[in-house]
Amino acid sequence: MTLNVYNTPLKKKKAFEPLHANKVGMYACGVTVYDMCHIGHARSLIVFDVIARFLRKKGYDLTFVRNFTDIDDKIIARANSLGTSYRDVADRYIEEYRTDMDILKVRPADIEPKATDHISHIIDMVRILEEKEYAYRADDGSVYFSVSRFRGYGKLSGRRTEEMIAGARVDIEDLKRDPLDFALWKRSKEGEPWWDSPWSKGRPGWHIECSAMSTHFLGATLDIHGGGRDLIFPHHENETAQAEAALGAEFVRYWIHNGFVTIDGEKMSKSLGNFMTIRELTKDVHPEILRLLLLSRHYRSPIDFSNEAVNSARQALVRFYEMLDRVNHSPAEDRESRLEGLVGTFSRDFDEAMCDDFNTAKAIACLHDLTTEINRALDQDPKISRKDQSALKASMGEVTDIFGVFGEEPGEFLEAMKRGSVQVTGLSEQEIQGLIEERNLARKTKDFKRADEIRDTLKAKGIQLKDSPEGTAWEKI
RNA sequence: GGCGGCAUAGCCAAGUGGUAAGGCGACGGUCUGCAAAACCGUUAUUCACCGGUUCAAAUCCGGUUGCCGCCUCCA
Repeated sequence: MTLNVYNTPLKKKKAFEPLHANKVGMYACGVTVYDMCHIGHARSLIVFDVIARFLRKKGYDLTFVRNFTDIDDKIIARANSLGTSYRDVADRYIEEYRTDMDILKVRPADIEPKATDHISHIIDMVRILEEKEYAYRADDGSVYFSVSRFRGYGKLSGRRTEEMIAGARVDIEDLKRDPLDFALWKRSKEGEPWWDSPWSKGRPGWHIECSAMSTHFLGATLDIHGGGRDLIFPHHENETAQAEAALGAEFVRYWIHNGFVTIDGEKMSKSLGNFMTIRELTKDVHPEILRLLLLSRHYRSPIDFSNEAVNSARQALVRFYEMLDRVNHSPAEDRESRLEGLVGTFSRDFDEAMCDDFNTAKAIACLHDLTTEINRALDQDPKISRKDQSALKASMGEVTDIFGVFGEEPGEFLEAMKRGSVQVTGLSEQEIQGLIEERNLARKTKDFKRADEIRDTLKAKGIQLKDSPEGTAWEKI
């Protein structure tokens, strides 16, 4: 199955062909480390995590780079308000980020460079831009990129420079020759961190770090560059201008941008203050639920985050795990396979969905189909052949490798879901167990009135009983 | 003001020219002492609205309405 990828500037899907045969260089914009990550970050991180996992699964030799922006105005502001250094702030939030990624089962990128470790590469690139007269030094020792000098400016975001100038919201700074120009190097103010450069004691502009680091690690042309939609303009537009002006090569073959997470239909952002941190959220929401939720819509579409959405993802995940648990507990025998066809169809459909611009939503639908089929087969005959059992496990293992869900032992997962929710019922496990025993005694003596009473009482507290030949189980509704 | 995106059942949501995936919910059934789970069946003649192109349109084109995003830090 060939992979088709949507390319932002073309606005359509195109067969994926890396520059060098099987080798793929992918760069994703990481986070600015001045605060805790929120679920908007989580989406972007998970989307590119899944893309990276899938590319590897397809046999590509991937080098994945995701940066940390560890010097910028917000970090400095944060450091000042805490009375500490920018370094302390950056290091602290890099650690927090790593903790979040562990929680979310997001695999680290191959290379996770920090801007401040690449000041010399940044300076080199700015110097080239200056030599080629794409950049100019302002009176204060800052350096700006001259947008009007670069002919292709606007090709990524589909904007024309004349229109932007006509627009009302371009901010005017005296030091710039043109309002659209942007800083490559900023002279540091008194008390701010600085690095030596040919122009002034200062620090890099925001956009240049990505151009410099991505091309440093991956070469002048990247196969894939991604990030959130909001980075298209100006960040990625500016990155492109700098990199192409400096290196004279096409910067990016495929631009991939993920949609936002919204809350009540509004974009979640720091400035609106309506964000939810990953840490806070994963206190009560299992990380796999969050992953499944974020993968349940196509990566380019917005996702509205709500309790309802979380519950729906939880239900789906539990359904999948219950099926897996059922397969694990089915009596296994040496007998003819009867699920081989199902598993094969599933693998093909899943791959096809993912090859269609990483359509995780469609891939999840395939999982639902498979689950229904397996349950149906086990309803008809609860015995399962060892062959089928291992084929299914292998197939689900592939899904785990790509989606990062179903990574837990099903029985343990279901048990943990139950246990984690006991506290909100106001009952202890012993109390629940006691009531179940009392009810089963009542059932034996055909005192169904008392039995139903107990069941309804537990249900009112959020506990659903499930009778089966093996006994009575319960779960949190 | 400029640029762009989206609009599919009660809800969530796939689907970019070939006759509407999937999930949740609801209803009916099998199972069960009764439930729950699981399974079976029903739940959009129709894809915001109006026109056009085509043998064929949710999909392409033009217009209208509504929502959202970017143009300022943003995943």
